Amino acid sequence: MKNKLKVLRAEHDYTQDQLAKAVEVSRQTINAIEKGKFDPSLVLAIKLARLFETDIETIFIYEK
Amino acid sequence: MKNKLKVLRAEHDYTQDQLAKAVEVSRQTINAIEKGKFDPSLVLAIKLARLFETDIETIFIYEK
DNA sequence: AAATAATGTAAAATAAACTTGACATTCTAA
DNA sequence: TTAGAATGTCAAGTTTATTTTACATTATTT
Repeated sequence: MKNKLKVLRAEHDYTQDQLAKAVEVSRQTINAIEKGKFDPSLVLAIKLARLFETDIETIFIYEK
Repeated sequence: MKNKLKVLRAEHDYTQDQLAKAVEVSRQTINAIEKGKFDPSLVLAIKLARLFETDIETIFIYEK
């Protein structure tokens, strides 16, 4: 699964740490997701989508 | 987190087993999600949304 | 150039998602 | 009214998401 987190974070001028706090996870979790080490939970994906005012599938791109 | 899986499944006339196979998880996983025992992974949520031709947050309702 | 901020990464631990197998209950049809 | 189908549930095990701690590297300021 690919994602646009890093870009969205840049657009909104957040550091990984700020974003982590905004969605209540650790900075390492944000980093790992950006780096594609794992996918977020559904709850985290929803929080991120709401924060960036977009929908989940705009941020997280899953193909087949 | 609440969800409308059971209703969507009824509308589309799927058994839990058929739905499980369609999204490639076990029947128990579908049952557990319907019963609110845990939330699906992001990938599973995406598969379900695509199958039912709707978006994730229409199926899975997270508040707060 | 030195200090500080931001990012990358890793190990160990915990929690949550998911599997398989098995059995019990409920619903539906013959 | 019994058989088969669908659903509910449980235990034990595996995998994946996430945490904490800690340190190394890369950017950005001063």
